[in-house]
Amino acid sequence: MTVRTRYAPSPTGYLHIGGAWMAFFNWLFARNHVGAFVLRVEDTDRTRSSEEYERAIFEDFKWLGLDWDEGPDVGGPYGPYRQTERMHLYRKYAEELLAREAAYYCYCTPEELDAERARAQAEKRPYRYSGRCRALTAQQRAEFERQGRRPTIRLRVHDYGETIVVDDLVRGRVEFDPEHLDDYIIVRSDGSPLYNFANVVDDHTMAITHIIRGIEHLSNTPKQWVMYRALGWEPPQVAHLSNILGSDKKKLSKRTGDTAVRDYKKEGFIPEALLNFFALMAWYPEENREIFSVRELVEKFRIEDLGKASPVFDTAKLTWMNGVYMREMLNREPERVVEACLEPLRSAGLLDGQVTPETRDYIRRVIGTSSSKTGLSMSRRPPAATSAIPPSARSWRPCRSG
RNA sequence: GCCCCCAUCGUCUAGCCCGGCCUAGGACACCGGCCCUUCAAGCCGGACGCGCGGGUUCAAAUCCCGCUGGGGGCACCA
Repeated sequence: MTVRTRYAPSPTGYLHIGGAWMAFFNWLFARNHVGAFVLRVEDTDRTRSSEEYERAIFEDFKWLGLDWDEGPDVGGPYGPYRQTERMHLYRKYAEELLAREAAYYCYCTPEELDAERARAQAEKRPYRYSGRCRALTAQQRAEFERQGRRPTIRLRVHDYGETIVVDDLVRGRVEFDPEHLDDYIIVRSDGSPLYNFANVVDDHTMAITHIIRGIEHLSNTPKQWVMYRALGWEPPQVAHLSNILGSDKKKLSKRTGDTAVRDYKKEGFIPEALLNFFALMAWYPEENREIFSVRELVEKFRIEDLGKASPVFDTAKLTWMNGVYMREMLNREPERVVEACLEPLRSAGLLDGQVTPETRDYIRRVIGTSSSKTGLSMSRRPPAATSAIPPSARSWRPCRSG
């Protein structure tokens, strides 16, 4: 069986560092196994999703150097790759579940459910759906329909008495007592699928074999496992990773650093450095070594080696690593270093107007000069007017190459 | 409230599964020195850690239990 992994972004914003990190490991795993990496767009939240963000996310992936074998833009044998275009599939499997009586219509209104929840809270007992609609007669249903109630569809999980086992590839065996699960809604009253349902249907119909995702999904997993069972499907292998933290040890937020991948591009970071850094936030391919090419990472990747703890995103180390890459790149592909410096120089007010070949050449000479002092660059590089470099250009971090 | 996950230097981590080779290794950051007109870079050196408490054992960072701390989940969000 060929390995197939996926990353499923919601096009509601730019690619987030945390998302890119997760996507990267899925990509690494697929590439390591010579499998397929697919991009699936989860755009069911129509009010917040936009095509513009979808395009932006693809751009961010391309910049990072993470390529995908299947996706909304390139197509593939398991399409379509946007959830909004897969409604017929969700409908089909919802009907199948209904026919098997593994799911049922629930006519409870949101208000009624809120009341149930409030009551549970007042009595200090954990809330679980009462199951009022689990066994409605045809007459009862007809009566609700007459009242104009639009039903949701719930998955019947209460009868599932055995312990649900999730064999997590990085965490090991995790057990869940179904006592804590209840019949959850899989289709809204307007007919649209909910995450846990759409996700299972998509992963299965897209033949996804391995999923590396955030720890927040670990608690969802037993719910999904029940669904796989109800549908008679084999669940994929899963691995849950803790989320990246900011320097304040809280979930990564704008306050402690940039959260969008494109911000790092704007600041002059080299994508290979970012990927190298990403890897080290969960895994050290070899002892006593920090710098790994993407190719090496692909070769050495082992899902079981991923760490379980939440890493703090250390911008200082990333900056150091970026410097290592830039200095190295100066010899091989100086143009790329110049390219990376363009946006930062512009936002620092040191570059305006058109970027001409002369500008690029000048930047290149400046970088080359300061780098020649490091001894890393060739001494045959013609000396340039170092004094002409504005001080701020030399103290500016990510591009500071020497 | 209930359920689940996690825990080694300030930070990323190696070691943990298969206890002794760990007086716990590397890297970033930090401090000091060398180099240098200066600043970086580079080189050399330094300080810094197994959350706590019980076990098990001749021996525990490593195994077991409890605690504490952090994170996540319990939606007609994803």
